[in-house]
Order: sequence, then C-alpha cells, then structure tokens
Amino acid sequence: MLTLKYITENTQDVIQRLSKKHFDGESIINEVVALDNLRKSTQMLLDNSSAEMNNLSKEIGVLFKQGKQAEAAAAKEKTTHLKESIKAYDEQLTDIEQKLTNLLVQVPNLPHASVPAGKHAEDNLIERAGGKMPLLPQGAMPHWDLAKKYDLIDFELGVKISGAGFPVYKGKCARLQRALINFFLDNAREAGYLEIQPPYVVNAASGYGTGQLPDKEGQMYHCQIDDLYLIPTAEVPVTNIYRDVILNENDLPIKNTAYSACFRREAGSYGKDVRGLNRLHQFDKVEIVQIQHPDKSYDTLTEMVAYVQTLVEKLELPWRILRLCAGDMSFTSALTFDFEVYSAAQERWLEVSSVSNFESYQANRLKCRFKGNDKKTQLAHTLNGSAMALPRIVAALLENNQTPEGIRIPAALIPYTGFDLID
RNA sequence: GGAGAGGUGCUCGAGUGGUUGAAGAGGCACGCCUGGAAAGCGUGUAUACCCCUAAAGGGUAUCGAGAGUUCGAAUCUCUUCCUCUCCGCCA
Repeated sequence: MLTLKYITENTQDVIQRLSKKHFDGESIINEVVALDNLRKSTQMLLDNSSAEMNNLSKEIGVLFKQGKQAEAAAAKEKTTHLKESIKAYDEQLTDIEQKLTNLLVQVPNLPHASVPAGKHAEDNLIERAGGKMPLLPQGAMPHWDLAKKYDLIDFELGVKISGAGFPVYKGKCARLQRALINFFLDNAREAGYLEIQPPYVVNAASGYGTGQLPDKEGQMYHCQIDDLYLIPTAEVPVTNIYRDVILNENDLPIKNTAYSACFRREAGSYGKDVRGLNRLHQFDKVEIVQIQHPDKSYDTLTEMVAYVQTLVEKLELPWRILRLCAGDMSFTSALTFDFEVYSAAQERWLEVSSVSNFESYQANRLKCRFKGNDKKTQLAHTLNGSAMALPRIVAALLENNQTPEGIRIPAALIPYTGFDLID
C-alpha cells in the first residue's frame, strides 16, 4: 500500500495519478488525510496522558519505599481518571488506525509516468516484438487436438480426478514440462538468481504481504481447517521471505528464483479463454523476484524484461512485449511489461509472462526495508516476473512446431527433454 | 495426537512487580594507541509513531502475539502462535 507520509505530503498528486488508473480516489484520499490528522492529535493526547501516568507511578514507588503510605494512597487516587482517559484514547487510536488501514488497502499503486493512458488491453503499447511466425502445414491443429492425437494431455481424466482445469500430462508432454522447468531454472541461475524451493501453502499474513489479501481472497484456494492458502504464484512465499526484514544496502539486489505449482480458482472465467491449456486451476511456473534499491529499481525492471526476452528467443517462439496501460495493470503494480507468444493454430497471442515493478507498494505491506550506508532505514522496492508460466508456452510449442512427422522440439530444449520429436 | 520445557536486543545470556530499552559477554562501527597490524582503552550500536526542528532535543509504545490484574509488568493470570525434548504415528 501507499505510505501515509506520501499521501499526506502529495495529496493532490496522488489523486491525479490514481485517476490515470481509473480509480476515483478523491473522497478516499481526503478521508485518509483527515483521519491521519485525527490520528496524530489522538496520539498526542494518549502520549501525554501516558507520560503523566508514568511519572505518577514512579512517584508512588518512591513514596512506598520511603514508607509514606498516606501520600502514596493520595497519589493513587489521582491515577484513576488518568487511567480512564488513557484507555479511551487508546481505543480511539486503535479504531482510527484500523480505519486507516482499511482505507489504504483499497488504494491501488500509482502508475509510473511512462505508463500509457488507457482502460483496456487494446490500449497496451507494443514495446517490441521478435521471432518468426511459423508456416503451419495443411490441417494444422490447435494444441488440444494435438494433445489427443499424440496422447499428451488428458483433460477428461483431470476432470474425473479433480475437476475442470486440472489436466493430466502424459509421456513426452510430462517430460517436456519437466524439461522446461529445468531449462528455466538453469537459465535463471546463470543470470544470477538464487534458486528457492518455497512452501506451496501460505498463511494469511503472507497473503496480505504481497497483496492477494484482502482484495483477491476469492482467487485463492483456502484450506479452512488450517486457515492456509494455496499459492497462486511463487511470488507469494518468495517475496514473504523478506517480510519484516531489514536488509543491508550492500545485500541489494536480492535475486531469487523459484519453481512452483500455482493454484488459481479463476472464478468467473469461461469461453475460449479457458479452452485447452489457456487457463488452468493448477499450472507450473518459474518466477523471478528481486528486491532492489529505489534508485535502481527501474534499471532492474529493464534487466528483468531483457532476461525474459532471452527465454522466448531460445524457445524460438514469436513474441511481443506489451507495456501495459494504466487500466490494464494490476492493483499493486507501478509499471508492468507483459510477454505474449503467438500460438499459431489458435491464431492468438497468449500471455506467458508479466514483469512488474511494485516500487515500495508491496514493501510497505511487507515491511521490507533496508538500512542504507547513510544509516537510514527506508522501504525497498520489489519486482517480480514470470520466467516463465508453462502451459501457454507448451500450447505454443505444440502448435507452432507441428509437422506431418510430429512435433519438433526447439534446439535449446533438446538437452533437457532428451528427445527432439513428439510423434 | 499425548507428556514436559521454553520463547528477552545482531548473537549468547541475566533478569519473578518499581525509575529496565532492558545487566554482562560477544559481534559490529567509529575514535585513541601503532611504522603497520594485533592486543589494549574509549565511544556508540533497535523499530515505529508523535512533538519540536536548521540542528540538537523530548515523549509514547515494543522483552513471540493478544487480553487481563496493578498506581506500576520482561517479571503475575488467561488465550493463542511457535520452538525444543520424550512417546505415538509416518513419506
């Protein structure tokens, strides 16, 4: 969430920039500012009363030691009303802080100046593109038909075992996915990321830390008995490693990568978007996460985007990078680049990666700070990106590389798959 | 799951109602000393919020978390989370 300090010092600017995200922040921001003033004055009253109480208590202690029972008893009398007002102020303050937090979590992050205006996906800017469009043979099939033809993915079996959106991968497709995971992790390691194996289930505090809670509660699977959530992305456990942590400036940047299965309820999705591998309840993904100094976070974002580009290039997929418009960006992001690959038989661009700078928005919730070389402690910037999400990559690989003889595996993957053709 | 022990600052560790943000040691930082280093000596070493600010300074809260008793709680009571040991179960 945004910091109170920033909001109170840049009120009009905040409202202005929120409007770019099509968020009408006028009333909520003004309420925040008013509540913050109330918070300060209440805190002052509370602090003064507490100070007075502390002094009285010390005096009483001294009087008792000196054996002046009567005077001590008299002093005790005076504490009664103080105690009441302290309790009242304390309750008021707690209440105000609660209200403030409730308001603040409703306010999205501010878009970076370079974010294009716009409301929908059509307003996203194509930053750059590359790769060769494949020439498909006669009778080319979408991946769900290829999956059947070569016995690669059994969607019905998944329905039987779990439900829609939980496909069963078989044979060379299962091996292809395992190969992709290793390929992505090895590349990340070579790019300087530390590999992490995180828990797939997190507590509510972690969900709040990265912003899935409270706003996107319905998107996560929840184990009620234990009050734990299945992770929608490795971003959640990996970023929460740094919750309530004060790093040293010299430790920055922190670069972590993790493979995980991801679980998403995807409530409300339907139609061609969910056909085949396009949208699943469980899928595999390798994530990259960085914690960086605020002065360097945009250079880091550029670096991360360039890194993901090397992946799609090695996979020989037609790709393009979109600079998301303000309206299409996530709640918590300040600047996001999406990667799409072309899935030739579906004739659709599929989102396979999203790389974002959250600036201090997540860090403020996480309380992830660093102590600078100047001894001052400040919020760090967090960034993350998919590198990458598997199912749509698999869909594009299957569709784009189909030949009459079978499905070709791109050269960079062959050492990982151990085969060069699915037939 | 059953029985017991415990959770204190960067670390170890003292502290069972009174001026304790917290002894002591270690670590780290700075200074002195030195030709240089070590040793030694000295100083400093949390976070958040508020007041005042040019700077300095001051106040409040925090000893796993939450609630309570008390004029006063790291110390007492309750709840809860976590860790460790033994038993049980088990990939």
